[in-house]
Amino acid sequence: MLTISLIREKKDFISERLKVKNFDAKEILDKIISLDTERRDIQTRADQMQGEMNRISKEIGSLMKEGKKNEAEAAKEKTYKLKEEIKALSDKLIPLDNELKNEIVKLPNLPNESVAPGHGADDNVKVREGGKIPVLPETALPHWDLIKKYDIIDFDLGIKLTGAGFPVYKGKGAKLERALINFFLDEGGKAGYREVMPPIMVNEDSGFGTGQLPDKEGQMYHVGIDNFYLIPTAEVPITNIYRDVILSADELPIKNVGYTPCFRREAGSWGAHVRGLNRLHQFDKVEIVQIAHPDHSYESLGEMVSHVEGLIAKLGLPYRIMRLCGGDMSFTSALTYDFEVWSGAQKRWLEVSSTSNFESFQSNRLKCRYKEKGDKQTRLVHTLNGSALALPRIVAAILENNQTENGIKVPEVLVPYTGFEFID
RNA sequence: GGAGAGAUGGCAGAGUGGUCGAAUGCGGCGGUCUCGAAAACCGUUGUUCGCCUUCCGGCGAACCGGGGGUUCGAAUCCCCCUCUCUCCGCCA
Repeated sequence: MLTISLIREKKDFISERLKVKNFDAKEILDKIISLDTERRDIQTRADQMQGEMNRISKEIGSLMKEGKKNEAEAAKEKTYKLKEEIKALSDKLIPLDNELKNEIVKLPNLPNESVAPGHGADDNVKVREGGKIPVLPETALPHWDLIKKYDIIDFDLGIKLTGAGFPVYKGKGAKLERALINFFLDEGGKAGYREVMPPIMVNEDSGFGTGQLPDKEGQMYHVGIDNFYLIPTAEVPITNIYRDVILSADELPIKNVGYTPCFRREAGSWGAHVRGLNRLHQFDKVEIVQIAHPDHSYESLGEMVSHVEGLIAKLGLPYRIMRLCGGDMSFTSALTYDFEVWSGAQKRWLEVSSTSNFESFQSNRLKCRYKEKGDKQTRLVHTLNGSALALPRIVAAILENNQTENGIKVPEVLVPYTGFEFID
């Protein structure tokens, strides 16, 4: 969420920037300004009266002590009317505050200057590509056939146990999954990230902190009896570690990496293009999260992009990096790079990572701030995260691109983790 | 799941109706001393909102788990909720 001070000071600038995200903010901004003005006016008056009230109360205290009962009673008389007036004002203040907050959370994050305008995936800008697109024989199979052929991932069994979109990984399929997780975590460690293993259910406060709540509750599985949410991404628990925390500037950047299963209801988003591993209700992902100094958060973003790129390159997958246009970017992001790998038999690009700088949009919700050494003032940190990486589509691409007559060739970097070179 | 105890500043821990944003200790920061360090000593030490201020800052309000109530006045009294700990039960 944007800060109220920015809205007050740079209303027109915000309005202009949000056009890049195709968002017309004018009406909301005007409403916010007027609510904020009213709120401040009321608070100023209420504070003054409360101050007067406190002064009189203290006076009564000392009068009582001195035994001047009559004077104390007289002073009490004065408070009755004041008390009523304060109550009237503070009764207005609470709904006003809520209304103000409700309006502010409607505003998306401002896109970074480098974000191009645009409406959808076609307007994204390709910043880099790498690897070689494999030429597969006509007989090449899509991954949903390969997993059956080698009996490594079982969707039907998942349906029996849970439902659609909850696959069972078996034998070398399970080992490949585990190998990828370990590989990604180890690479994260080498890049200076601390490994963490967070809970995969979170409470409401955490859901709000990273922006899943209040709007996207339909996308999360909810455990009603305890009011917990199954995480849609490790971003939620890992970023919320720093909720309500004041850091010192010299601790930044903080880098965490974690593996978790991720759960997404994906309500209403099923169709032909999401066959097999392309979209699941439960999947594995390794996530990198950075808490950065505002002056250096784009250096962090650059570093994260290189890290993710390195992972894909080491796996030998053809990829491209897209800088998302305003219209394709998420509500909360200031700048996002999507990583896509080429899936040889499906003959299409699959998104495997989304790496973003949220600047202070999340930290304002999280109340994650930092202080410069010797400085009294707190400032909001910048938060960033990226998938490094999401597994199912990586698996799909490996299976499809690496299929040979002898089976599926495991990428070399993974062999020490899998213990086998071919899935056959 | 049953019974009991508790939740106070970065941490530990006082405080049971008035001058308490809160003793004291530890930690942190600054200083004295020292070649330097340690020790000792001195000083300082939270957050949020509002108003004023060119900076430094000043003033006011709120915050003692969360919400509500009683009162001129609440960390302190009352109600509700959440969480934690101990014992028992169950259990990887």
